[in-house]
Amino acid sequence: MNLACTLCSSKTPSLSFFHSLLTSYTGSQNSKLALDIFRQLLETNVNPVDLTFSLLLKACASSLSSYAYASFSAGIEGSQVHSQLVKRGINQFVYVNTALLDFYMKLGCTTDARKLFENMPCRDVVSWNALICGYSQNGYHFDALDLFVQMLRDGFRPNQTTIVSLVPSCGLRELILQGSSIHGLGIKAGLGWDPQVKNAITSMYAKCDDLKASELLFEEMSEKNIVSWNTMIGAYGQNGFSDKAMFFFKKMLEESLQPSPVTMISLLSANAVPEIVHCYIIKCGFNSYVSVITSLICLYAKKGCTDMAELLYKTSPVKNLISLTAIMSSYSEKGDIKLVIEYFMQIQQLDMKPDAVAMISVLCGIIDPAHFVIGRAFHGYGLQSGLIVDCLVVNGLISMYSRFDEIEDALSLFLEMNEKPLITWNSLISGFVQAGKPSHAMELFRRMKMYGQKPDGITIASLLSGCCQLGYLRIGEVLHNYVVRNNVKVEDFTGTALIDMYTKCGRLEYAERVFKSINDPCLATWNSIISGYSLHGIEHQAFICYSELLEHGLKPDRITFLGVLSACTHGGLVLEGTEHFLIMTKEYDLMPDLQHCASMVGLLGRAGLFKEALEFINNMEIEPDSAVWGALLSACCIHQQVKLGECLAKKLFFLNNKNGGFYVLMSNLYAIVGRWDDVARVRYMMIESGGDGCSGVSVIQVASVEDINNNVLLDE
DNA sequence: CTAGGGTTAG
Repeated sequence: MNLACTLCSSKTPSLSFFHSLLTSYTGSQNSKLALDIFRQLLETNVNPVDLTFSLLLKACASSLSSYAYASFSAGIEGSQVHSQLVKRGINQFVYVNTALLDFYMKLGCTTDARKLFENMPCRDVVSWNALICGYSQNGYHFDALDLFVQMLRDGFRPNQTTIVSLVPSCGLRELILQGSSIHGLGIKAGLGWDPQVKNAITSMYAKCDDLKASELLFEEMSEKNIVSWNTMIGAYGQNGFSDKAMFFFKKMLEESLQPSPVTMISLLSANAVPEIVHCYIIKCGFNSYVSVITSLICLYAKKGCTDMAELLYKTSPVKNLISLTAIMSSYSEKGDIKLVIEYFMQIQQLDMKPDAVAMISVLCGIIDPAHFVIGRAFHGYGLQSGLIVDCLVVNGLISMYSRFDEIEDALSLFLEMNEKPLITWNSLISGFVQAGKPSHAMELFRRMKMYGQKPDGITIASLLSGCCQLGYLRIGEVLHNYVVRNNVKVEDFTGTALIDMYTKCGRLEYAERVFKSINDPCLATWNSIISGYSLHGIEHQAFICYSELLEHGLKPDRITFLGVLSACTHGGLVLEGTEHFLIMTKEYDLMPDLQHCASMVGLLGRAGLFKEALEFINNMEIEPDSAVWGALLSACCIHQQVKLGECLAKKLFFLNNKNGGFYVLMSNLYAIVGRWDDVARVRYMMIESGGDGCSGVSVIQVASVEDINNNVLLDE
């Protein structure tokens, strides 16, 4: 700019002078600079020609490294140049129009770009490419594909740029059929050898979960460049094979290829060991790359090494929203809301505008009911900042409200939404289930289908867990049918939920069948079958599954031990139970929670080891709750321990628990020893307290689908 | 051509 000014003042510069100036701004950071030059040109009464506009637009477009820069003023810049073009009659040049189209697209103004395209007097492959690429880059993947078909119909032959711009859209939307068709078309057009085309297609297959195809393409590449390797490392990472990603990285080093910053980012996103990648980053000298350090911070944060993430953030000059969000969500996961808020304030202090993702990171950290007020405050922040228009934020709020059983608020947020994406339906359905209102969830499911929204595995898993609560075996079976008919992925969540539903509704054999149909069960699936066997009193099967799980190299968690311990309790296996409790705490370093303790107390009590049971309770690190005391009371019934029983019942009475189960236990205890007066007294007390004493009724299969569809409405 | 933050679930 300054240079231009100095030169301008000395003598009238020529057009070619401006041209070379504009060329020098190609790749600069600021599109304003090129536009300023252009304004000066107009002021000096030099007449711009087609080449001038082409150079200007190229400089402007190249300064916008990423798409959808869209701000208010951005569109104006585009249309100002546009009007100059029309005024000077330069708008009949295809290449100038294409440059303008590209600029519009990079500004995120797809509508303007489309209008320009429709009005262009003639078009060529390059203008079609710019249009398709623009739609694809701005996230309009289906439109990009539609345009591609239109381009072919109009008789244009795609070139390598066409393929390379279009194929990522197929990958991002997992359109493998369209992707492979384009692959075929590319080969037919003689573009199959092109390394860029090949890399793009390799990545597309990986995103569509077809790793075999990616590997095939990669192997047949005669010349593998750094991008090819990065693509493969990313491909393994995206599909959960972090070991293979690391292996390919090492193989790449062996072939003495220099890694690039993207290699590091791909490795990091492959969930590699952060420390190892960190070493490579330093070794390769990438520690000044913003995106590399940001990814590293994210990985440390994701792995729970929040201290390291923080340290890196504090010592690096990079202060960006992504790093801060990663650290925030790490604290959210730990439930440390104080630090979450601290970082949120830091975002504002740094004059950065928190976005939807930052907002969600805060919301999912609000777990403690004591922090619910903060949650409501953030709802207010969402309204005030305008972030509430983002359905991600609404969704985060819906799950937060359902977490605290504030279903009314969740529902009203839901009803206000114009477009309801699948995830929001899922959030509310699971909200209803968690709030103990599974019939509402079922009703919502019905409405969802009426709305034309297709459920996925998560929807089904949530509904199935609702079936467990009500013993709705029939509905569970209907859902299972749905899963089979619609090819819902049975692995992981849905399979686990099915097993859980069947075992809890008394159909162990179906649960076993589902379990056997799962190829590579995950830990949760193993847990559900173990708990199922325990629930049905088949301890030896539970133990077999437990050892098989270990053989598969899986690490048992708290839920696993809940199942194993309850198997021991049911089988009266005191020695095994005590041993597993020790393994859990010592070998796997898992803190026993109230449920584990209740199970242990039950185990000792049922075996008549009351002294040991009491000793266990006294040694507990957490305050025993009604479940723990109740387990002991139940043992008293078996061993006719009236005195201890009475003590425990008093304790339970003062714990003021809503569960009146202890009245029933106490009444049974008196009945066993023949104290019928006391039985009557306890029964009377129970009725007084509001209990109806009708526990012990089987609820399984009481409802039919018709019942659900006809009788249960959302507004009760 | 390749890449980075978040939500729903057993």
